[in-house]
Amino acid sequence: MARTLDDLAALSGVSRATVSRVINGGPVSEETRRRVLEVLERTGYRPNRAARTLASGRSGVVGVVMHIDPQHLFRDPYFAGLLTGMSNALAEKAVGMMLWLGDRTKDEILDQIQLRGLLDGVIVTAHWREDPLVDSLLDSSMPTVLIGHRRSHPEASYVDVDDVQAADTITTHLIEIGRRRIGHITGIPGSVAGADRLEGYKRAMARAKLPTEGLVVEGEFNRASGAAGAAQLIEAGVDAIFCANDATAAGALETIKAHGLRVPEDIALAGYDDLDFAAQLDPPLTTIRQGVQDQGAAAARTLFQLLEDPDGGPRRVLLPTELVIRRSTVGGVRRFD
Amino acid sequence: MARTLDDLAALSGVSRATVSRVINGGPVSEETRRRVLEVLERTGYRPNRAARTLASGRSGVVGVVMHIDPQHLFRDPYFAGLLTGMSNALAEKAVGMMLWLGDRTKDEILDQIQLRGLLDGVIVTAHWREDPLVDSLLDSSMPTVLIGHRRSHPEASYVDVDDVQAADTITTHLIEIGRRRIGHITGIPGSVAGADRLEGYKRAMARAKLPTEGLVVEGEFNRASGAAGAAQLIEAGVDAIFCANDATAAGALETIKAHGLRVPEDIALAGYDDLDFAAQLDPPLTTIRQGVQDQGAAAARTLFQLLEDPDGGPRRVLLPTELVIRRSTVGGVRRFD
DNA sequence: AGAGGGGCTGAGAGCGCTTCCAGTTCCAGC
DNA sequence: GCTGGAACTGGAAGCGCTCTCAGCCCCTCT
Repeated sequence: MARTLDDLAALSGVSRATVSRVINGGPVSEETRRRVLEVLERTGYRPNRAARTLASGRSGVVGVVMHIDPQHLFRDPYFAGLLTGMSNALAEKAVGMMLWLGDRTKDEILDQIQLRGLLDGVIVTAHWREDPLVDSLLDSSMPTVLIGHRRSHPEASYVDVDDVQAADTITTHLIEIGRRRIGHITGIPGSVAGADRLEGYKRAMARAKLPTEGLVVEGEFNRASGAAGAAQLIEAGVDAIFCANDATAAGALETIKAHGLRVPEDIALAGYDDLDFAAQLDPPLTTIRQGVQDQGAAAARTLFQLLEDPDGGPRRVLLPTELVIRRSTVGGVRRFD
Repeated sequence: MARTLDDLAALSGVSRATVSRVINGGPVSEETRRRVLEVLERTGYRPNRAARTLASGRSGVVGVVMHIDPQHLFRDPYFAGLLTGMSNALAEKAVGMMLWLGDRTKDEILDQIQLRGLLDGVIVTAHWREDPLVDSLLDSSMPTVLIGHRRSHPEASYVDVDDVQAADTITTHLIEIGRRRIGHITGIPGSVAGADRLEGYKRAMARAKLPTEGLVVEGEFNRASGAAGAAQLIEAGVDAIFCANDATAAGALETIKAHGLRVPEDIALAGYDDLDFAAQLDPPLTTIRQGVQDQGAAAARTLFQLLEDPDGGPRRVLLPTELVIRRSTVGGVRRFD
């Protein structure tokens, strides 16, 4: 069984260099190529990746770090979409993916990632406003693409959606349908998405000269905190609630109904994410759609660019969002489902 | 910046071999070790993984193939648990994990996996009775651990639970509480778990000399097929239903209630998996608990064994399951929650 | 005092590949 | 017939590490 390039070279009567050229698409005469390919085929030869990496300086593998509690990671379809998008984009270029999940500490992960000659670059989720792991990665020489945080670091390349703008848009939608006391149930404090969406909400409210005092309740991106938050906001006498994500909105919806109030007649409700279930709620939920798979794919492609032209400066990609209007805000009159 | 062992050797006044010994824990005098460690620390040196792999023949990275549609992958907490278990066990030994998800075709994945010098071994989910990818892997020289299929291949190492036995146990439980017309809603045809659970059900029924004709309905491991299947079985006049998993049981429960029937008085209901929501159903669901994270961890450890002693023959691990009795079968009388 | 042995250390030979550089061959052009 | 260049090929130098082997030093034992 042929194991090395030298074996193949001997078998096909050319030099090792030529076999390498055939494999990697270098300039080789048609006839030689054919002969070598035949041997390649016949022997079922597989190149040794480590040797190739060592000689060429490229590994063809990128790291993906999802620095998030695994429980959360798998409950949230957001990460599934991200991973799927990346996985597809990487596979297109036959690039491998090494994955670090969850709750490992910063140093453990860093140690592994920074082993040189293993990874060409890394994609890392940056969902927390403070994350030492992300900072270290940016300071290292490892080409890095962030998902979700427009880090102020001058060298940071990232892929993100404009959460502030999207939250502004959906809040403005609530204002345009005539609501005045619009409450907001936030995401997890410390999360970038939570902070950005709150900011967008406040911006829209300020522009419309509407009050927000007593109308902002802290949530946790989940059903339970949505249910609890809605109770507080009902108390505060709101006529609309913008929730930091769909799960929160689902919880809020339960509470509103339990109070005998109608959506949207008494309280208009809006979420964020447009997960599958948002359209299944009763009434279907007005929300913001962000192409999660696209984000994953974009991150992969951004990393490719970074690797191809390392001196081209940081790459910054802002993906569009879409306001999806359903009956939880414009109920009864027009139907969007 | 010190980049190679030679740089470090020069800086610390010893040979490259000695630096390597310090890093890898070889025999070195205390004083030399201290001196080298100091330099190591000061320079922030990171070994080159590719070079190390090439020289040593071990990469410290294992592949994980989840040959399953990504949509399904993330909906199902089973895979989340598996991945978490593996991820933890691998991290313990500072072994990296390369992941192949989903719907890639067999050859694409194989090409990448079989690159020598990249992976020390692979863990692959084997949930289908027929899977050419698994067959190829077993035929290759790559150390491989299967999760979930006791493949007949003589060299196959695997980690599995005894689905047949567990299904037998839970069916027997239904028999012991006095049920006689016990229906079964199967898993996806072609899946190992589905087939094994069906077999266990039939075995228990046969032993009790109970009929199964017309009492087996095809399902798909999901809520919808559970709801549909239950409708058929109610028609057939069952007094108990064993569902191939908890999601199926949840669907069945809805249908049973919609028919105005009581659980367990009219129809006793049992699931499989003991996912979080099983205990939250009304009534809480009797089911089979399988330690999913344990399975993942066991797979990783089994692979380690295989790598340490490749000639030790195949490793076969069968993990225990547990019958969890709740009110969906013994309602009203005793409480287990 | 000399032999023997144990503990460290350094030299050097790879691991299997890529890639630069220097041919070699073959033609077109003059 | 000779030259210049294009197209292809082979030689060889690494890539950065591991690991065997031999050598050195020093200590113990006879």
